[in-house]
Amino acid sequence: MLSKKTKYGLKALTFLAQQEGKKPVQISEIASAENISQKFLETILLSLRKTGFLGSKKGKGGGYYLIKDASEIKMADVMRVLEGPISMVPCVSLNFYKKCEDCPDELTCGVHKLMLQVRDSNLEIYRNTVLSDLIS
Amino acid sequence: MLSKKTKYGLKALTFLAQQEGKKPVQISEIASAENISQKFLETILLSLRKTGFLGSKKGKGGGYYLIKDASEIKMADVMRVLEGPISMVPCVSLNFYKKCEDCPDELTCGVHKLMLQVRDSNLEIYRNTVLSDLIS
DNA sequence: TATTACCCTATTAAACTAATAGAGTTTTCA
DNA sequence: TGAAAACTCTATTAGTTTAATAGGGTAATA
Repeated sequence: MLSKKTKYGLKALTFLAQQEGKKPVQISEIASAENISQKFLETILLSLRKTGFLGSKKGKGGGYYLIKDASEIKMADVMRVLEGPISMVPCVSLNFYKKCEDCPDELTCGVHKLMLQVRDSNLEIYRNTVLSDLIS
Repeated sequence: MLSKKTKYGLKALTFLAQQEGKKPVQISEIASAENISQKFLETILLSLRKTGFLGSKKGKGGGYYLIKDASEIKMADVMRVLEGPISMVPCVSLNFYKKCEDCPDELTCGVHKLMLQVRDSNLEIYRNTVLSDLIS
C-alpha cells in the first residue's frame, strides 16, 4: 500500500506544478486544496525541500515552489524519497540492497525471481514518468 | 514491502511444488528447510488451504500438499490471498475498489493516474507467472 | 519591528506485523 | 482400540510503523 505520506507528497507536487509561474505557495493553501493535515504536510514538504525538489521562501508572501521544471522531475526519484525502496524485497533493490538473512541462495529463490520482475517493470514506469505526466 | 507472511507463503508453495509426487509434507519439514517459524507457518498454510491452494492430511504421515499442478497456480491469485490487494491505492483496485475520501475526482488525480499504470504492469506479471515459473 | 510563514522536536494513538503459547481435535497405524 | 502424530484454532504479546498533533523556535519580508 502507498503511504499517506507519499500520496500527499505527490499531490502537493502536482499542485505546485499546476501553478502559474514560480511564485511560492503557502502550506495552508496546498493543505486545504488537497484535504491534507497541514502539520503533516509540513514535514513532507520539508523533506522534499531537503532532497532538492522544492525551494521555500520565508516571511510574508512566502511558501514552497518547484525548483526544477515539472518535466524534469522523475517519479523514481520522488518515490525513493517519499516511499523508500521501489523493490518489495531488499535483495532485489538497486539503491537499498540487503541480503535476506533467511535465504541461502538468491539465484534459486523463487521469491527473488518474481520480485526482480516486479521491480524491473515498476522501475521502468517510475523512470519514464515525470511530474508533468501526472497533470491532465 | 512484501510481508513476511507472503514471502514465507511463496517459499512454502515452491517447496511443495518441488516435491516428487503429491505426498504430504509436514509443516515442520517445510519450516526447517526454509528457515521459517513453525507456528507462524502454520497459520499461513492454513489460509492457503482454506483458499483452495493446498490440501492437508491429518494423522501420522500427514502434512500439506498442492491441490493443483504448479503450472496452474497463478501468482495473481496467490498474492491476493497472502498480501492482499495488488494495487497500491484502493481507488485503482479491481478486487478491492474503494473511493479515496480525500480525493474529489479520480479522473484528474495524478496519484490515481500513476498508480493505475503500476497496477496494470504488476497485474500483467502476476497473471502471467505461475508457481512452476519460480522454480529454477 | 511586527507579522508572517517556515522550521524543528517531541509525543501519541492507532494499526499492523510477526511471533509465541497452549490447548483442542482429528486421523492414522500398530 | 488407543496412543501418537499432526493439523486446527484462539488468544496474547512485543515490536514496529504510520499518521497525526502540539507547541514552540527561527528567519525573512513588508
